[in-house]
Amino acid sequence: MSMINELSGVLDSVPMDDCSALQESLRSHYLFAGLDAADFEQLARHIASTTLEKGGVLFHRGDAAEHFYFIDTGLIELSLIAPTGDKKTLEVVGPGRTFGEAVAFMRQHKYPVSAEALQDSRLCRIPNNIYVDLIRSNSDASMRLLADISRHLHDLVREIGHLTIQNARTRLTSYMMDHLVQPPVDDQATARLDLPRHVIASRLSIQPETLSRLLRNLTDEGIVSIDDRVVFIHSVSRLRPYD
Amino acid sequence: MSMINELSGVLDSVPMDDCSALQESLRSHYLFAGLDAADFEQLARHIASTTLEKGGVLFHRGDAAEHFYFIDTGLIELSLIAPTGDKKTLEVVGPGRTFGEAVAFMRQHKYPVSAEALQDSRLCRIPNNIYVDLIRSNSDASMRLLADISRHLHDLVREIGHLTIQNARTRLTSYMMDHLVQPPVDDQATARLDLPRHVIASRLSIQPETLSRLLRNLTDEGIVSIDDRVVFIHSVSRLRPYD
DNA sequence: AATCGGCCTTGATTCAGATCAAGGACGCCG
DNA sequence: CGGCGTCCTTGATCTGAATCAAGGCCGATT
Repeated sequence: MSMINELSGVLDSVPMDDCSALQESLRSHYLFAGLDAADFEQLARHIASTTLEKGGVLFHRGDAAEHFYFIDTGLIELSLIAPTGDKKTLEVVGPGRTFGEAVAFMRQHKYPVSAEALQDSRLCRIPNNIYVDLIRSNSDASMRLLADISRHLHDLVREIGHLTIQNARTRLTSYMMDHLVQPPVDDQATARLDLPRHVIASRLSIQPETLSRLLRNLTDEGIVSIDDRVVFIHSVSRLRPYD
Repeated sequence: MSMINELSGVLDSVPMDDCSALQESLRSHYLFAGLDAADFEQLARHIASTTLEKGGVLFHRGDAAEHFYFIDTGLIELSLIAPTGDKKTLEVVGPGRTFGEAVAFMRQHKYPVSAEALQDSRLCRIPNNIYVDLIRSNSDASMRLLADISRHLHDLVREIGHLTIQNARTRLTSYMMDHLVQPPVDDQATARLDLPRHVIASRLSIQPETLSRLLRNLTDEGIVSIDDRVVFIHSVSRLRPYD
């Protein structure tokens, strides 16, 4: 329903060279861990640092894809947008993670999703062609990338399972179990719903009204208690009866 | 709703060695095209040929995944199955194509889907570990595999788009447009719905009754004519008004 | 040719979730 | 303090697709 902000929101874009802390955190990401120092050095010369303010759109579905991104700080929402304007959030990606890397290997170099900042964010922009060239001669890095993309694939298969053979309530309880603060103890647990409700709703492919009602049902049934963004689960086994 | 056949249905499993026609067709598949003759020879020694009769299950979701498959003849349905027993068909794979190759690179080596034969089928079974070892030292093959898996990823993203921001009717018309016999001429086209109706319904995540009614609506509206498995589209632009 | 079983269609009804509409509860800023 | 925008909740109603129930059409088997 909500339209995304058309202002591009990209504030600046500077070489990453001198920011050594940022280089460090990039270096330790598994997609770069397989590269030797010289290769990484070579790649780093082409990586730019960018900031994007809350609501800013990094790219739209269908845009030409020449870079992928690493998130230093902030939160980026990857979504599909219908002609009617309503939006399905596929994933919300946070600090220390990358997105868009699989697009480099597709025939059509176009983003299959749109990317919008949910918070002011600082990103690294990595050119696909430079990275692919490095990868080509580095089997260790290739294997990591294959693992990375295969995991994505698996996640999407799970998502389709949730959308087709589960109902909205089960999707919500799965989401809660995926956002536990720590593993359950004694059939009790705490989950943090650390996103605005309407974003969670979109992630679950339901309307905000429905999310609100489902949360109310769960509390009315005595299964959970909710305090703002924290959900206390009184009984994991009642929340997820078929697990 | 329908339960899958529990009989494993695997009839035999023999070395592929002497079947040279089969070797040829495998060799020409893009996942093997990057391998040199010696490597392929080495791999072929570990590939077994298997037949599976209609209704037979090759593997279930969650089974340990130690092989992937190439289809020589037949049709394999990849699906998710709910605890309640109903099934979502993710993909139907035919001759000359592979499936299960992405699982080799996932942390947990378990199939994320189940595989069942829709027709009597002849398959090649390729051991993951042997293939991965070859891939590791062959950047060309790695690149092809990356492209292959990335395309899968893109397909799943599209599928999620269909499931969430489109309705059943639009999913059906998309499906028709994906199964045209040839490109549309003069706003007219012919599609072949070459699968049993209940399989198409599952592929579209609807019930067979709903598929039947949607087809009837389209014919009643004069947009298509249907003769068994052939759909004649009188007006592509009326079938897909927002394209 | 009669019977059976699989597959598909059609009609009646139900239901999960969407949509429409109307407030609250805040934080923020003058 | 009051006003305002954003986000969330609640209630009433609607609707697309599922479910339930009953035939119909074939092709296979005897």
